[in-house]
Amino acid sequence: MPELPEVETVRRGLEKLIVGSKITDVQLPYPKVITGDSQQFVTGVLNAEFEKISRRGKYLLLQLSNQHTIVSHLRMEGQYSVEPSDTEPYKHTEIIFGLSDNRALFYNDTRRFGRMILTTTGFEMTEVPSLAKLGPEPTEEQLTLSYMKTIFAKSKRPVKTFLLDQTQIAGIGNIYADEVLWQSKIHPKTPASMLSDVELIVLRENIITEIKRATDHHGTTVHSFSNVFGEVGKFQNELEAYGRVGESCLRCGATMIKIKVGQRGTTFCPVCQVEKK
DNA sequence: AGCATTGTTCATCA
DNA sequence: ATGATGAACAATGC
Repeated sequence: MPELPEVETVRRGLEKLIVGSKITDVQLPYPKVITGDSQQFVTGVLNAEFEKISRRGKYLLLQLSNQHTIVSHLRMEGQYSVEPSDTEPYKHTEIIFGLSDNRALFYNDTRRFGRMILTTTGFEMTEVPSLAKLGPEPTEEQLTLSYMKTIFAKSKRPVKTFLLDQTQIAGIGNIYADEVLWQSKIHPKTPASMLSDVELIVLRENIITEIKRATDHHGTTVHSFSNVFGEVGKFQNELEAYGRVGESCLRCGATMIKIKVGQRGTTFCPVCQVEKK
């Protein structure tokens, strides 16, 4: 499940492997992966070079040399791989960019939920509204304590739901939401506005360090995530809450339980993470 | 075979 | 107008 650390891992791989390569051919076995006119997409990227790979939240931005930028969202299981040009597409390969150097960039997606859209460079925000609405990146510099205080004070939604809202903070998904709440000893259903200043300080610190640690470990591989090199992440070995339902809490030994919060599976420790009412 | 899975968007309601 | 909530959606595996 690519959240920020996984998407950043993919970004670094793409940066290393395809910047400077020219797109000489495009195959589209699954045209629905393209939002908008898929024919325009093909003509728009053909003969351009990959110039710069960046990321905002969970979105990848593949900037080309011709004033176009591909905005790519991996959703649940989207994945890129670089292959020799004669490699046969896989069962779930949705787009193949043939490159001038006898390689090909594959986009594979078993769930077929991921999407790509071609935008004009510099107008990505206008053309992809959800990009424009993203909250700050979860970093020391961008996610300030005063911002945290402001947004949390305004919402009565469960803190878990709030953390998943990309318009508040960009990049957190189900795995890291469960992790940082466990680390912060906060019950996932606590209304955002009920968190104390101290809790917000702790939560902020945990968000920032957890995202950084997971990125350093090349992300978490739960079902299928792998980077451009086909390597899985290493952070699944570090998880303290997500997926540990029925196991004992690493802090107090109580049995971890799983509930639904805002329709999302949520694992936490009922002893350490006490509900405030 | 129905349920779980996820992030985003949209409709609805207070 | 605003915020909150729930459902829908994409498709697959178990």
